Amino acid sequence: MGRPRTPLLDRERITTTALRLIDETGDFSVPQIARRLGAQTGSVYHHVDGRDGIVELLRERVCAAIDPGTLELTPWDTAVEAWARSYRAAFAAHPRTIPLLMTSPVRAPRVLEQYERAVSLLLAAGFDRAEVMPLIIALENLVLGSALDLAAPETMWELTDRASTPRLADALAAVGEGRADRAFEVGLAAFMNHARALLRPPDGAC
Amino acid sequence: MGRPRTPLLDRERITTTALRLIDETGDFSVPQIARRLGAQTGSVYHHVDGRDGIVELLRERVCAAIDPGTLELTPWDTAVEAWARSYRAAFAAHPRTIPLLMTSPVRAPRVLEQYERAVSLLLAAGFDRAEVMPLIIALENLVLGSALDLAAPETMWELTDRASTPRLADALAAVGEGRADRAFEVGLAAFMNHARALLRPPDGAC
DNA sequence: GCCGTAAACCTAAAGCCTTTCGGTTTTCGC
DNA sequence: GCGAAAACCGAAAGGCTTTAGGTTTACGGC
Repeated sequence: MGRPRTPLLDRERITTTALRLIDETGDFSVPQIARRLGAQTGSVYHHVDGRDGIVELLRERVCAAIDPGTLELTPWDTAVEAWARSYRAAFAAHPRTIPLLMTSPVRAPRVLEQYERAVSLLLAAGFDRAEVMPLIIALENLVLGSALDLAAPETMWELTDRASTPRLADALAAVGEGRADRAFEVGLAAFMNHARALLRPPDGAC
Repeated sequence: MGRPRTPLLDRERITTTALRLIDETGDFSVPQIARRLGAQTGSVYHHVDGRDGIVELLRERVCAAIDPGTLELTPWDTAVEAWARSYRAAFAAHPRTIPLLMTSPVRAPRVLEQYERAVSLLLAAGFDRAEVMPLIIALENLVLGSALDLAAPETMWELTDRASTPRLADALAAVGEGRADRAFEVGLAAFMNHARALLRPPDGAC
């Protein structure tokens, strides 16, 4: 006992282990992480600011996969759409993290910076100061909502009694595997069309 | 000890207490419920199927506020829009339940029936079998996503360092109080326009 | 009215979790 | 070389979920 010759724990390994646990079981705990890394529970607290600290590390890890370059594309609607897809793909890679990340506020600077850029982009495109955040929040709802649906693929609607909901069962069967993807595409198309329409109000002429 | 002259617990009171705890603190536990009702922890398990059972009761309680009559309105787009608003209002009344309800599948028959009706409505309106579920799921993402934002009103983005994100801070300030509401309105308008456009494809003529 | 059974509650306990604190050994800077 | 800091261990407090067995009350059949 005492200090080991080669360290067992660091933030990197703790984050990776937590993420693996979530991917496998949908949740994580400090003792589970410690066991997988061959250490005692208490030792983890020397590297990390408690459970919440691990959640924050997870957010940074997952969000690192969002491509910031998408926001440099032109024109603005191409950039926004690409950003939304990249955003969603990052969470789709680890969908079971979403319930954990959704409830706590966004603090990670890396993520806030991207929101900052998105705001700048929309302002440059010509949107009003007051309508920028509603747009971004609506887009975020779309991204996270569809990613959450991805977390529980087959069981979001538990049809114990198909007879009582025949049309729902049929509609679910008709859409097949990628229903979360389709819903995202529908929502994204709706959002982009609406945003474009907002920017260039229909000039009466036909 | 032994059986009390007048019962302390029943499903109704357990659900109400759990909901109050969530409204106040954002979470609940079985011992907390027992304490508030003047009973012991174990006794709760005689009325309820564990913690998950309480969550299911909460879902039914919250969803009971969704007005099923909205789906009877005509035309179809009025019905869908009214349903979405009623759906969101039900969750907005208890926004902190959303993280709990989002992760477990929808089992409550009352809710499934409404989805069944929504499917019928969209089919009757002329939508394809395969495009109905993506639409409904997209709408659900919109409703739950914006309701979730309502759960953490002021702290969804924790701007510890305003200087590094000036435009985001400004945009947040510009939208003010009802930013979750505005985002919902933007998203709903986008969705409805898109759905209407899907149904009546633009017939080239101008 | 009597009695057995079921309902409603209690006590207790196992096993998990989060978090803190003091002790021990190793490493590193000076 | 040595003191301080780093990294881990052991143990403990306090909370949570769930189960199991014990005790008292209410109710229905006779």
